[in-house]
Amino acid sequence: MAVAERESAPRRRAPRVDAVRNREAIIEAAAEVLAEQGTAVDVREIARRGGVGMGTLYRHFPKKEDLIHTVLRKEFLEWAESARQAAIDAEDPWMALTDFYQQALTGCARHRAIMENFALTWSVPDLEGIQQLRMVIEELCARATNLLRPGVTTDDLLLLLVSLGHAVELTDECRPRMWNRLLRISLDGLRAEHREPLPAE
Amino acid sequence: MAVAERESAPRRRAPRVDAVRNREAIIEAAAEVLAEQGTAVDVREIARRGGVGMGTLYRHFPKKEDLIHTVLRKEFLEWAESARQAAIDAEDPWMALTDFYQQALTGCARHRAIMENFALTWSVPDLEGIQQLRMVIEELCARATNLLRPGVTTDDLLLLLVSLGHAVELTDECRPRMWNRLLRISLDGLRAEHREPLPAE
DNA sequence: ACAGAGGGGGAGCAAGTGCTCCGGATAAGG
DNA sequence: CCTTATCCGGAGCACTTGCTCCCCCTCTGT
Repeated sequence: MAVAERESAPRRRAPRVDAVRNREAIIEAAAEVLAEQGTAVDVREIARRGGVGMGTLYRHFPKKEDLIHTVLRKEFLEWAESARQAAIDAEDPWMALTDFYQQALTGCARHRAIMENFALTWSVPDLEGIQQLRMVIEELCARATNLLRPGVTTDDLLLLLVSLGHAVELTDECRPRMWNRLLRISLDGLRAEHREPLPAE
Repeated sequence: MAVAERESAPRRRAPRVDAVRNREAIIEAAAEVLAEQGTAVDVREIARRGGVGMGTLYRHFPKKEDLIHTVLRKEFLEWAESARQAAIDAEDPWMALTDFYQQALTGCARHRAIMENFALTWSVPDLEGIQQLRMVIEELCARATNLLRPGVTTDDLLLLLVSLGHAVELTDECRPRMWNRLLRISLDGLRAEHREPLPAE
């Protein structure tokens, strides 16, 4: 039966090349537009930029949400991975932390929808993307454990990331480097020299 | 001429009591709804809660923006004032800073639209509300000047406030006290013990 | 009590946006 | 080259939402 199912696939025609091409075009256009305008964008705009009609778009992605989810998952993972890479490349554990935030926040500045999505889902731990990010942060915590003030949790670092991400978005247009100051301040507040316990929730 | 103008007012009828009452009802309803849902709310909802019709609402406030602006200016000023009061009541300059943020951020949690408005206008210095807040912060800086790390600006503290305000909004529903930890971290990063200069923009 | 200025109300308009429908075009398989 | 499954495209529908129009009624001033 499993064989029959597997064999049933070749019975169908191969996918048409224009269909594949269009699907890619849609995803690419959507990524572009989402980065610029966030998820509130008009679907027609995506279709237009992708050079396809509405019917084509909705054939591939029956709901706007499907398209957004597909694109954002990809972009989010890439974003998280680039931040992780930045952290790994640093030798010093503290530099790893710094570079991680630096890279992640720079990414925020270039992608409105990622932040939006991140903000909406940061507290939903069962999402693949957030899960991934959590693991990176836990790794960073472990590496820098002696340098970090006692009691700091992964959630603290995650929330800090969302919070600063928002600051990045706000300052991006008028004072694009200002958020670096806030980052520095926050990271210094995370240093082990501060031994006072953080307030319990 | 000034007299004539002043005297010309009584020539017109006194405003009708129902008109005054309705205006108040609209403002009150709008404040309520804006706090709950932010500025994206449907005007009909405001009219319904105020117990008036659309015509009445639009007679008093020709544009949705007018109503929102009127309400938000009032709420924003009250918010800023309550934060200022909290700061003044503290003896210790550092406690003043802490209490200021504490009060301001607690206010954020209860008023979606204030944060929204704040976020959108934080960099527009010629707005009455922001101006007010700026002055409070400058006062705080002056009081705590020896306790603050060198190079910290009013804008840094303002941006920190918006940034944390966003964190407050996000955590309000699932972990309503979590932002206090972030606040503690950030404020500790602002202490004078940290002498490394902040990155220039 | 009466006249009429002015306010009240809500149906309805216009524009924006997610999504569908279907005639026509096109690429895969023979 | 032909057949036909499959896909393309965009006009159009349904719904939301900011805002207007206009008839009717209420409250003010006499």
